[in-house]
Amino acid sequence: MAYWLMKSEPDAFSIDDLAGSPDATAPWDGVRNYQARNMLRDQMQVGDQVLFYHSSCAVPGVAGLAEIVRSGYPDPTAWLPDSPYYDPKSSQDKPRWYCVDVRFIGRFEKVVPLSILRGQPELSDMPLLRPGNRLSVMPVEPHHWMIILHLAGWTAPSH
DNA sequence: GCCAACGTTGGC
DNA sequence: GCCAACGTTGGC
Repeated sequence: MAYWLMKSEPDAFSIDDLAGSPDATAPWDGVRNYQARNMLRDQMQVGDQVLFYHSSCAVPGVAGLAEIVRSGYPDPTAWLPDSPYYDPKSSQDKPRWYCVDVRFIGRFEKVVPLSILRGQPELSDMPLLRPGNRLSVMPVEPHHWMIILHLAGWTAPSH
């Protein structure tokens, strides 16, 4: 099982939007970056865990957890002429873009802000914190995952 | 294949 | 709204 971080602008799609989706599941579509596309298409597997990151907002940071429930498949929004993600160069035969389905696991009591992440020397080698990194999907090392869940005060929901 | 121009991302 | 960093585009 692998760990990932996925960025979303909460004004467009927040962790609460995911929680409120049917079956708390939604496609992670609209990614239009080749490096991120390759991870969606080739690497992300059902059961992988995801840090849901809020970007371009008042307090950017990790807002909660999700998991992959469907591995990479062609992103249908690329075929919709009315979609902001439409790409005429993506065909049914040769899809250019891919997406996965993610399901809500939990929301952190408080967002773990980017500023706090930057304050942790142990996290300094996270791609997220590297200057100029603009990837919207990136892998997370297990020890980084543990540190962030600890910062969030996260305890798995009991049943 | 180079590289300038342009567009996008995303923190601040 | 600004701007740095980076990716993409397209002329040559």
